[in-house]
Amino acid sequence: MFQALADPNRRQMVQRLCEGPASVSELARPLEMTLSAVVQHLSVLEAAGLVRSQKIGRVRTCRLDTQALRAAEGWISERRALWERRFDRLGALLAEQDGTLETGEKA
Amino acid sequence: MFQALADPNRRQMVQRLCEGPASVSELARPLEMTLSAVVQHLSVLEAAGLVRSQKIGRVRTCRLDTQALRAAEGWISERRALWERRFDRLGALLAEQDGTLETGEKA
DNA sequence: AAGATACTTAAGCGTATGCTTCACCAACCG
DNA sequence: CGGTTGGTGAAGCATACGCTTAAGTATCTT
Repeated sequence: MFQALADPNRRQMVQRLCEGPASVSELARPLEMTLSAVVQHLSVLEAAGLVRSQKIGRVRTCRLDTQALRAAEGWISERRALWERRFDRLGALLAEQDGTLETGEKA
Repeated sequence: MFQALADPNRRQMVQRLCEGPASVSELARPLEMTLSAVVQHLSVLEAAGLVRSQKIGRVRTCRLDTQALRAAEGWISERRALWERRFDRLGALLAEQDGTLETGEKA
């Protein structure tokens, strides 16, 4: 998942797919690399669940699948929230001690 | 950034750091690898802005920096929103057409 | 049917990544 | 003081990654 988003070219492909479905060669056009390379990137994105695609005739049309994006976003925000809550508690604890100055709480 | 989060060991370190600051060897303990390897991972996380650390005496204490996490989260949610807005518009468009014509559509 | 188009697959290659070992320094501890 | 603890840095190595070329298949187009 994060692995898939780690590559700038792949992120650019995701970016493009945000604006709507695209064929493989459409995805390839702005990227300075072979169609072959693009297909390989695509299969990484697809394996990560970020993209789904179907072939009609000889053209494969790709579209974003936001569920994976949602999962990644969730992972991050969960951790961020965890840390920030901890941070807030610490702040509160310090403020408390600053005022009353008594029993020591253990972490 | 995503590169840094791409490695499972690094994610585990981030996970640990969510629960509070830790020294390098504390971070290393649950991971089955050398201290050396852990330090290398740490420097990746630090270069990505995910972690900050300071050395006191001979122990380096590491803490999470949520700003980078926030940025990653923002990137994802921005793109997801972009796509989902598009998706909704498409749905509206289809619903609109649904009223006006009724020919056999392909599944 | 001939040719172009849109991929697809496999092989190969250079570089980056993740890891280990080894040598080393700087604090703390008795 | 010497020894242990906590971390650092460089070198080396195996594997993974990103890419290319080349050869092939299936689908339009004319």
